[in-house]
Amino acid sequence: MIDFSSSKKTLVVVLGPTAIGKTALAIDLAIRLKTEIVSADSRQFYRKMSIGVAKPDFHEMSQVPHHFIGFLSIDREFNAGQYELEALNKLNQLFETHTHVICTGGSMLYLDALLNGLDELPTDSEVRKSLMKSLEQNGLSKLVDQLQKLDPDYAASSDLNNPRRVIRALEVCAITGKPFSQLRLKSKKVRNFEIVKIGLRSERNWLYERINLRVDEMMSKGLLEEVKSLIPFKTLNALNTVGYQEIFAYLDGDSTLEEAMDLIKQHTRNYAKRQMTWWKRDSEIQWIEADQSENSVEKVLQILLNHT
RNA sequence: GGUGCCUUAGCUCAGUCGGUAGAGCAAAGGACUGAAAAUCCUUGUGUCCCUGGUUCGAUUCCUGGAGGCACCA
Repeated sequence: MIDFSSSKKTLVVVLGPTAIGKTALAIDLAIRLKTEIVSADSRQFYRKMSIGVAKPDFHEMSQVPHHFIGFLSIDREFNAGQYELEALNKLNQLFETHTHVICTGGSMLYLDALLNGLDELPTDSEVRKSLMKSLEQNGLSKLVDQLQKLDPDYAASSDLNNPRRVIRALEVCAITGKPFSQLRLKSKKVRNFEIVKIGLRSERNWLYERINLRVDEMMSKGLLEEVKSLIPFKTLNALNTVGYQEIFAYLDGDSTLEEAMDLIKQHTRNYAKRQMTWWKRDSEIQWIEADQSENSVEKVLQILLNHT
């Protein structure tokens, strides 16, 4: 048994693209380190979404205490800033009794918020709603014009074809009366615990096959029924999610079930690719080949030993 | 068997009044500090089915063939 009792408080982050095996590794690690898991998966937060978001099942949940899984009602608005605060609180609490805590999940922005912190930028859903209304009525170009006046620096350097970016920048400008780019410092916050980032990666075909397989499994576990039960909520943001949108489309008669399944697989692959792109630039991640080793846990423990 | 239409990028198709070709989707690469499983950006050389002919030049016109679809027998 490896003795970690004298080591510093350490957050062990298990990250990587969807379906690569984060959940299983995190649970194995938590068992070995006798600790608990904090999820950073923005879709597993919601209570009634289970099969389609590959939530840990009952057996997995019962092996190790999990946090931030199924804690939100599907109609709750939630964002990365709130997650940063709440997850930090939870971590401080857990570090009172544990030297190590595991964090795992694939939501890139949420992980960034927790590990590096977000700048103190305000949000206001009323302001945002009126901006969205303006987008619908007057088109993006009007919003871009506004942004060029209010924050020419940001307008010059950002993606003006992306309505989300433009609206968020205008939202902050409107609330604060200051240019968004002046407030968005991208400063990195210092945490009162060590962070070790473990990245799972694999050959692309291996991952893509796992994704295809997992979607088939979701189907046999009853994904169709789960989605049907969520029809009343289909316009909520939580359900703007791969696995749900495609089946809603099928239920509306826009495709066959088989086509919907193929689309879920395709969109999941696209998502995995975006995740890999995001983490490629992070040089702090220590990568483990997910397709080669049955011994990932030992490798991580070794990394942790070297770290202390 | 006859007649008509079709055969162009991985898929669905557009097009070239004859000067070797382009969209959508897929795919790949990328961006991304409060909607993030979201949202957005970039990237298109392919025996233009095969064969012979006309032509300076054919994927485009003509002959023959192969495959597909439809209708008629």
